[in-house]
Amino acid sequence: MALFWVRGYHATSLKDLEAALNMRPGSIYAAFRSKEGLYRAALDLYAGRMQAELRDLALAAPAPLAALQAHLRAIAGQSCGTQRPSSACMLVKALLDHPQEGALRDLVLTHLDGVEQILAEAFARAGEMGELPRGSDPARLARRMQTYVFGLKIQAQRGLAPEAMQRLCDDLAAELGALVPA
Amino acid sequence: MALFWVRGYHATSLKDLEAALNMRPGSIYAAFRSKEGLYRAALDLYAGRMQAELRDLALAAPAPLAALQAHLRAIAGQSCGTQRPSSACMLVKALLDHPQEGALRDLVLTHLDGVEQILAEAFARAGEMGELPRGSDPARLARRMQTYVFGLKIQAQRGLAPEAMQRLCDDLAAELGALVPA
DNA sequence: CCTTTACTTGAGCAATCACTCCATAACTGT
DNA sequence: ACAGTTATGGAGTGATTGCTCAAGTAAAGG
Repeated sequence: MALFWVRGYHATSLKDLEAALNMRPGSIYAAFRSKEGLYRAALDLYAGRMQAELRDLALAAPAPLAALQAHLRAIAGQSCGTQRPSSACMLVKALLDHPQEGALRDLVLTHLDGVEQILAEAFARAGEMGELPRGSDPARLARRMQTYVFGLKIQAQRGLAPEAMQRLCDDLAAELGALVPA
Repeated sequence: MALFWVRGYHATSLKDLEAALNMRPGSIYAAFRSKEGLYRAALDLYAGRMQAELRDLALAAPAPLAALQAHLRAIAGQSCGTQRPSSACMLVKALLDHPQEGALRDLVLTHLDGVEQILAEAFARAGEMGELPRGSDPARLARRMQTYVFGLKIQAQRGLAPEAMQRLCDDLAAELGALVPA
């Protein structure tokens, strides 16, 4: 997963994967039907983790909106540390790597929709708890939030100065905060 | 340029390029030193056009901030029409395609910095014309604007419903509008 | 009109690509 | 311990990759 995440689909060769998995071609093709099959498995793993993380963060929190704000601010920290294979979002990379229609693109779109759905639920809960004005559209807010994350993770990939990155994340998090009724 | 823009660097083969350019390998390698050389030329062309477009839009306009808002809203329209090779930003695609340090990545970063610089100048002008509160940081606003564009163009690539895409663009444009002093 | 220079052509290079195959090693149930 | 089943290893498949170069064509110069 890390290899595909960093290098992307096309730039990752089976020789690289053999080394990373410590498996020989025969075993790889017995386990996953093809290179694409392995990639799909990696995407599923990534999306599963991301969705679980978001669920824990925003659906279990007492103040969902505040949790989402914290999530935005945390992106700044993830860009410096080398703990993560890449600062960018693997789903976005996959989306750009597969611009034409196909089963793989559909898989990516499904995962992106799943994430958006979780965000929408979080915003719905935020509304119920009075963190949002009445009549707010959770789906609309979810798309906006996801757009922020997409943009921020690309900026992170760019290698912006840490303090600039932090300010940027704070700015966008503040916009979410501006939604709170007075 | 269109080919690299749509398919990305690694997924574009020389055979594709030969057909698109109607040139044979020898001529291509005489004109550009390598596949990477041709890619650099395509990136330069793309960035040049994008920067020129932005300059015309935001630096010549009487109300720079309003022009930038209009630019955000216009992204929704660009996602449906098949006029453009791809809805995504070629520079972002290139950035994600070349995650590790190298001359190519440096070129992409330079172009991204160039775009950001133009946006910063536009915000500076907006400040001078009273469209922004005193003490606004043009560079900071430019990064935010660019982050919006990154995110929006990815959403466009995703193939969102046109009305949802339009609402999203309007939402982000409205955020810029919220900067205007009362 | 011939020579010289500049450019294009396309066959073909080594290397790499994703992938297959089957002998062999490693488990499993009896 | 042994037959039956499954998983692995790794050489090797044809196709494709980015790229080179000698031969050929066009353009320019006198």
